[in-house]
Amino acid sequence: METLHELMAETCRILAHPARIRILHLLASGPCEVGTIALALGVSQPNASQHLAVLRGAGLVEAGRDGREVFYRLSDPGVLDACDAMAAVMRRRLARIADLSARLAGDAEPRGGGPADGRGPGAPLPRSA
Amino acid sequence: METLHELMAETCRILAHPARIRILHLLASGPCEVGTIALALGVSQPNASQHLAVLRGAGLVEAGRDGREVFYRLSDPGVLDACDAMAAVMRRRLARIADLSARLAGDAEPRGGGPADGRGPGAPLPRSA
DNA sequence: TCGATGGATGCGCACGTGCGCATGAGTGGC
DNA sequence: GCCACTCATGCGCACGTGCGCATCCATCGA
Repeated sequence: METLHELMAETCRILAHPARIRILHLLASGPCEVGTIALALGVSQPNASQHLAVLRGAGLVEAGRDGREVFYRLSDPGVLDACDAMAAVMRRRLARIADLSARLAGDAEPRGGGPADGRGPGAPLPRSA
Repeated sequence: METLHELMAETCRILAHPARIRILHLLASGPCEVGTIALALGVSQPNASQHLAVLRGAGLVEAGRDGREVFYRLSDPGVLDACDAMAAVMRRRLARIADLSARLAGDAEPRGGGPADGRGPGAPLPRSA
């Protein structure tokens, strides 16, 4: 963990889990307690606490006490911008897949239904592309 | 892999490796062959090929043949925006750590040298914060 | 047709990560 | 002082991932 790329990869790794993404979006609308977060995510309390610990270790969220409860909040709302950028990449990727799928369905219709998962169209380089 | 958050997390997971980040930045300046990429990254050819396969599976890069060589190129340059957003989050995090470290060094100077790694200052909630 | 080169794939191992579970630590109410 | 509640932590297991290594496939030149 020393180069720029390693730090960027580490930041990505923190976000590489649906539960943590959901936590960030949940905290986007205001601070929240651990129990509420666990309930909203449908996970166990220790599990939510672990994910929160990861996010806190990365400095993406901050914690504070309010009586017996511990509330978490975003320490850098800008992380949502990163999520949006990631979602944009994902949407464009899905759009390309859908487009490719439609194009294939136009040429011939050998497939049952699924719009492939991105691995199909990007096969193993069948011929000089 | 069905909800929006799961797709976003998957996209993040693809970027959660320094080598893949470096590959994307390398391809930002134009298409490149596998051997060149492996050499630039200082990794073995099979290793580079595997990372490229991951990126291709995610639809972030595309491959094509040019004689015996296979060149890869970015299929969506917008992924660099996502990297930038991630880097921005990371920079702000480092800035907060540096600021906190400097603040601690101002109060007292119990530490030898390292500006902590973000886990120190975010200790286990010592008291009502 | 054969050898050489560039790339992809299969295999095995080591490591990290996520989760459930039980338990410990901190706080407020009685 | 004791109990109830909320959250954090330690432990063990299952799984995924990254890597080196050897090997196979595709293409080009002789």
